[in-house]
Amino acid sequence: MARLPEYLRALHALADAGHETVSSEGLANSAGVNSAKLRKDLSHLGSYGTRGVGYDVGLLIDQIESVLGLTQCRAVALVGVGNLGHALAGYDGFASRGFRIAALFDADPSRVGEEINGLVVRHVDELPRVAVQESISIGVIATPALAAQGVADQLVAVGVTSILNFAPCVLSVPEGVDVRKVDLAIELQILSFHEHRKASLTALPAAGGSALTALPGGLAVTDNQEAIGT
Amino acid sequence: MARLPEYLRALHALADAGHETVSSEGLANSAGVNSAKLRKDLSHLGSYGTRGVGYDVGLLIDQIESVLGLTQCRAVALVGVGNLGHALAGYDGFASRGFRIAALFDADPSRVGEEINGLVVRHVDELPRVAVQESISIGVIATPALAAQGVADQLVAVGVTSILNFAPCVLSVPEGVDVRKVDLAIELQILSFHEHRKASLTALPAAGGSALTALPGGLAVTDNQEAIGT
DNA sequence: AGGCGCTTGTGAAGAGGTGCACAAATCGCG
DNA sequence: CGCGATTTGTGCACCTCTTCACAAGCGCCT
Ligand SMILES: NC(=O)c1ccc[n+]([C@@H]2O[C@H](COP(=O)([O-])OP(=O)(O)OC[C@H]3O[C@@H](n4cnc5c(N)ncnc54)[C@H](O)[C@@H]3O)[C@@H](O)[C@H]2O)c1
Ligand SMILES: NC(=O)c1ccc[n+]([C@@H]2O[C@H](COP(=O)([O-])OP(=O)(O)OC[C@H]3O[C@@H](n4cnc5c(N)ncnc54)[C@H](O)[C@@H]3O)[C@@H](O)[C@H]2O)c1
Repeated sequence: MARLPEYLRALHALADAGHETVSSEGLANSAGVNSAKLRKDLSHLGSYGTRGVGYDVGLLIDQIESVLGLTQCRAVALVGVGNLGHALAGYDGFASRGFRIAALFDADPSRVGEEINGLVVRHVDELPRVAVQESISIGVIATPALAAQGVADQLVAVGVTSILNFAPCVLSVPEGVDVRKVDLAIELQILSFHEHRKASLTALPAAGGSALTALPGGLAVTDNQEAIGT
Repeated sequence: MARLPEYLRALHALADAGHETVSSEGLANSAGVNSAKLRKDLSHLGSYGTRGVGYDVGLLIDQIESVLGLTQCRAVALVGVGNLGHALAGYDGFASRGFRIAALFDADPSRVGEEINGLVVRHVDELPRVAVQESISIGVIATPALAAQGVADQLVAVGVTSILNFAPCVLSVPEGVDVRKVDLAIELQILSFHEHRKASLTALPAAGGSALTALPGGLAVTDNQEAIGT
């Protein structure tokens, strides 16, 4: 389930706050989901709660981390140390969540050799050697869209089977390789859609309801992220 | 639908490549989805295709942009010009997709006044004045998690009803305000989960199937992003 | 020990997304 | 003008996810 990481973050926050146990209700609030959904999710990985009491925070953290495969720190390779790549390389929030940025790569010779956060940028040609040496398990692509497919092919060639792609394009990869994409422009456009929808809903009933600007039908609002708060 | 932006990107790419029309099959391949799904999605916003021919690329772009509310360029305010904020502020890919970063804010006095990409970083206290002046329609939060809720409250207070949150925390906002979050650690953890699952699946049938490392049940693999390519 | 309140785990119903398969519609060509 | 090739639009069945509601279980208090 894609919500497990969310639960994990909420659990860590609760653990830091000194809580020993949580009820499904409390954890659900912290994670921003329905309590029934949370219980069903957790029940899928076993019965780790105590009726009448709740869930043991520490135990649940261990269990979720175990299921997510976070028991060992995973090595991440970042390809494309540009604008965005710099920010990612300089981010220290990954280490605390079970990941270690193990290598930085770029194709631009003028960037190779640069040191960021204690890591030296290597040329992308060194990927095969370094990937084995550092036992890379996840590749992150932060290159321009045109180079992304090529980089993905290189990553796949050295045995990487999980890729996080920031370039705004679809990657074609062999079966068995997982790709997740993060496209910030898409996120903004979805927000724009909601803005537009809200504006239409509030304007039309008040005004004469001009058919020109009206949305054709209801147009289902499904963007797989719960949005309405509180 | 959350897939419309994806279609829009594919359509722009096709338009740049000189295509006048596309079949649902072709566009579906470019966007990485099923052709039936694409047709159903497009049918929700009207009949803009011609049977036997396909869709007019230009017309479809106009229609989707109209539905997404991208006919006018939307002004975006970015709060938190740190590591990540710098990368976002320096990114020129938003302008081409209908967004204009109109203002940068930070609470750190030493950052205020800094110029990035032609924009001056302002103090967050100026938000109310600038928000009205620039008619901000979307707020982006790139501050540490502890400050995120406060910034969200400030954004809501000045009338922003769409927020993109990069801080790893859940935001509580009034009804009618849309929040989308981008948490890179969660993306990595989902990939880690898939890595773990793949490792278990390939190792267990070969080895003796030690019950210790086995996943409890099947554990549905649902992460609302189609992953398997080609 | 027994009852009581609280919480988990889960069955079942409802809702919604997905993909197949096909009728309807359009264009090009003979 | 008619026919076939092609492609859209959609009814339908299937399936997953969501949510409610409640029984079962646990701890605590008397
Ligand atoms: N910067 C942002 O805030 C932002 C936001 C959304 C999306 N993106 C996307 O992220 C990607 C990177 O953005 P950016 O702003 O960092 O771009 P950038 O141009 O600053 O950096 C790209 C880097 O990739 C390197 N590169 C190019 N081809 C390469 C190759 N074949 N192998 C290895 N490295 C290669 C370049 O040398 C450069 O250093 C782009 O696809 C962009 O669309 C960025
Ligand atoms: N850098 C990354 O690659 C990355 C990746 C994933 C998530 N994030 C998240 O994005 C957020 C920002 O990350 P970062 O690396 O840029 O951190 P950062 O510390 O470099 O930048 C944070 C900025 O926010 C400013 N700030 C703090 N409180 C503020 C307030 N109340 N109002 C306005 N500005 C305020 C700070 O002055 C600072 O400039 C964090 O929540 C982080 O967890 C960052």
